[in-house]
Amino acid sequence: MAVEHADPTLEERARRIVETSIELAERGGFEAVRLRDVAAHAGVAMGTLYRRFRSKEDLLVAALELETRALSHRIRQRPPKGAEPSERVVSFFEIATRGMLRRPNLSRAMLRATAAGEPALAEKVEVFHDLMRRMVVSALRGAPVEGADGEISDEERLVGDLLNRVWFALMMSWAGGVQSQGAIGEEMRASVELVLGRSVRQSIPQTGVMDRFGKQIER
Amino acid sequence: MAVEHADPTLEERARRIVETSIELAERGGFEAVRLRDVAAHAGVAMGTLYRRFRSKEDLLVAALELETRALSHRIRQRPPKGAEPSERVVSFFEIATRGMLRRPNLSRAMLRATAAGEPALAEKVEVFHDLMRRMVVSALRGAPVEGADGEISDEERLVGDLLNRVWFALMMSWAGGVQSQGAIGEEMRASVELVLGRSVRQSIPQTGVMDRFGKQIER
DNA sequence: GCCGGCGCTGAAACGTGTTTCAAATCCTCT
DNA sequence: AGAGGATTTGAAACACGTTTCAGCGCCGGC
Repeated sequence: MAVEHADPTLEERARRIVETSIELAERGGFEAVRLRDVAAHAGVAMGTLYRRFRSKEDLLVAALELETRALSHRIRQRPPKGAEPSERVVSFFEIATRGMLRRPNLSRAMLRATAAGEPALAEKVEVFHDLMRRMVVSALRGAPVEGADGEISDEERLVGDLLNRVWFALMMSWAGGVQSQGAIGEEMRASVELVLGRSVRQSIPQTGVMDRFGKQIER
Repeated sequence: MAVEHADPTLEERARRIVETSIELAERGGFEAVRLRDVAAHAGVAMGTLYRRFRSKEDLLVAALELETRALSHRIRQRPPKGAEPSERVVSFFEIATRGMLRRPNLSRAMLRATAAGEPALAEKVEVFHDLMRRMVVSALRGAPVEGADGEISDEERLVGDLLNRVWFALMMSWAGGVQSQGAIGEEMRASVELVLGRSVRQSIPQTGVMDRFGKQIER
């Protein structure tokens, strides 16, 4: 193997390929990421590209990981503010959403790649989910998550994963044109308040939501 | 135009096309739905296929709608049992999940099509979400939802959509090999209990989850 | 019975993801 | 400096989604 580069995750060539993909996706979305163009712009041959990445989806999932790490970095430097957990979490998702909507073509492309369902990509997709979980849990705590994931409690994991899933599904709906941009923030806020308690906006006392649904008929 | 068929949603030819797609997808997943094969098996020419469906994804979203209507029908006939809303909702999602996992290739293909993010499919995808919402709300109430969606309260819609999003994201993870089959049921159950109150399995008194996170400073 | 139009057919053509492979190049070790 | 092995290149080939189009057949209206 060649010289070991300093970069632990992505060696130079691969990084250039991913960055090229991001540029093309920003401009024209999923279809605009033509692998011949990617290879040409990155200055490599098709063979090289396919040595590093299994497929077009793999490429875009790598882009998602890169972008998510960047988000994670930004979040660590300017953590979402707020006195209560729910405020901080809502604020975090606002930041994340804004980041996605800033480059809609790229975001749509990355989401689509994530959803392709290629088992070979499972590992990389999981990295994305792990990063998101850490960020949400950080927001919950109001303090960064330090070590490995083992440090996260079951409760935190449950709440974090649940909210991440809601957000992810919302992003998917937005990408598909089902959910309007404006609705995302509202839906997310309502969901967080439902899960974490609603003291932020309304001050209904702490009752389970269940109380508000039909009496159980016992059948 | 030829004779108006009785079918209100899908005329004969289109139905045959969708059914063929389902068969092929069951057998070999997304890639196995080769449009040339679909056309041949359905006994139509490519031109006809493309007159009815904009793309391969369109085809599979139509399949999803068909399958979801079938699920809706089954649910209406044998509604999920359970004394409490959370029991019924968990039960509903178990049924839905089982339905998906019974034909993994087909399910993966349909999910992937849904997530392609084609704006042209937004309307059809929305139909799917509407159907899911009605089913969840029915389970919440323990009684079928009658008229149009207007009948559903804001509270019901919020909870229903939230849980549907969690389920949808779980299905996506399963499809991508991130989430194991066994984990889905557990995750879903935990999520429902978190949102609807946890009296079903554990009997922790009705406290908001928030209490278990950092103290709220009252802002 | 004939006309006009509409949808269908059949097949070819195009673009792009993916694979393949021999030749060229690069790196490391001696 | 040279050998040996690995990697990269460049280009061609293949598969499949999608588009296109000329000709055909069926239908209702005259």
